[in-house]
Amino acid sequence: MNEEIARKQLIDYINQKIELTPEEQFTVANAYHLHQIKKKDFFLKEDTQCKLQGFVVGGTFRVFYTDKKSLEHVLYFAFKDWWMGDIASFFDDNPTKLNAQAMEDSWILVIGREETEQLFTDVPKLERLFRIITQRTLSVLQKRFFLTVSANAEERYEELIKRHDGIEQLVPQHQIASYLGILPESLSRMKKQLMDRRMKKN
Amino acid sequence: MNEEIARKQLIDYINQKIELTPEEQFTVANAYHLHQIKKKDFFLKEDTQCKLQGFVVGGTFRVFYTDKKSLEHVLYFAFKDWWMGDIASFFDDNPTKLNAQAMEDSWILVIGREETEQLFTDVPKLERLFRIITQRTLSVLQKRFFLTVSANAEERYEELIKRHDGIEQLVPQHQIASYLGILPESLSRMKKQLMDRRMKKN
DNA sequence: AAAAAAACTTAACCCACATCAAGTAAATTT
DNA sequence: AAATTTACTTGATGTGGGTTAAGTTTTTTT
Repeated sequence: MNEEIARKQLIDYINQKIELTPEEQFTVANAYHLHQIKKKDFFLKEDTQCKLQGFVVGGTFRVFYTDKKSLEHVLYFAFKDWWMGDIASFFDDNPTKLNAQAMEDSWILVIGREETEQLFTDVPKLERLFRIITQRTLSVLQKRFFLTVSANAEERYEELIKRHDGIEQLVPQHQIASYLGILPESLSRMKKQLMDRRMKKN
Repeated sequence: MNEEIARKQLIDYINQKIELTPEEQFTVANAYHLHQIKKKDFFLKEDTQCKLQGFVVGGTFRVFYTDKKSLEHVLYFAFKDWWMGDIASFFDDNPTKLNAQAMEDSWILVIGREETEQLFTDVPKLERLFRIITQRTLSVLQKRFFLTVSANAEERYEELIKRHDGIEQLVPQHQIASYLGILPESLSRMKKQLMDRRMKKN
């Protein structure tokens, strides 16, 4: 992976959504810089001031909070062509509360807060793109929130599998439990019950 | 309340955030139309196709989902100068799953989906405003989600009171319970326990 | 290849909140 | 002002998933 190829991937992604002139493409591409994040290293670390946004070029991240009992709660997993960042710390000037940790050696295109604002000034069309991306993200989170308050862990699990088939091959089970909002022990127990029920039926 | 005054209120709100020329102000103002929503009537109703966005000029709404057991789950309350709308149905072309019901006689400025898109074309500066509003909304929802998965009902209650002092005078208790993700019986019991603990201390 | 660490499983017990039921109080309708 | 509906309270009982603990299996490190 090199920066040129990574930037091309970003531009391809953006071109699917809006049209940019060659000059605009150039401006956008050069605003981002490629970083490699080794497995288990962090792109975002809670209590730090790094106000970065990242576009995942390759690899996998888990984005999570840590609660006061030191339990981790996965907000989402980020794969190729996903955006990651801490929107909250873009407003409050506080250190971030989010963590984003690489689950395998990964590459991301990174941009800082000031550069982002400069970029929006230079290429106003991006405002529209990021408005739409943010609205879609909000819509997805609203659904996830609703599921969390209205369905039990088993229903949330089946919804996750349905919506993201193959995730169990990509992500360890205890992190799926964390995404579902339950403990690894509970997910293990639940899967056994599901298996037992399927055995009885057949 | 009349449309002229309502539109002025919207423009005042927007002027706090971005600068518009008089012509732009005119274009924006005229894109919105004033509706009165009587107490208990709906601005959004699940399973309908109405793709509207509203700016609350006066009054109060509760925005909620209904789960498969017919329990209602409040996503947020909307007061003066708040935006309401179903972002999800702007993407999926499905009928909305959200409800927005007036809790007292209320007034909102309403705009439809097509008109919104036209407005963004006519006044591109609005893209930026709505990007920022949506990012802030997303940030707030992320915090709410984290609180829901990491704190118990009592902690969520105290957080709500702290963040929105006086809400108990504005919103009936069973709807606060619904916002907190518990049943009215549980909130009633919890408040009693809190009182009892305070009595013992003094 | 051995040692250590991380991931997963299973089981007994526990608790925050749900469920069910039956009341009282307050607000709305007639 | 009486009747009805809606909001709130209280108690007994149930349960999904947490807690604790002790295993086994798999992966990573040395």
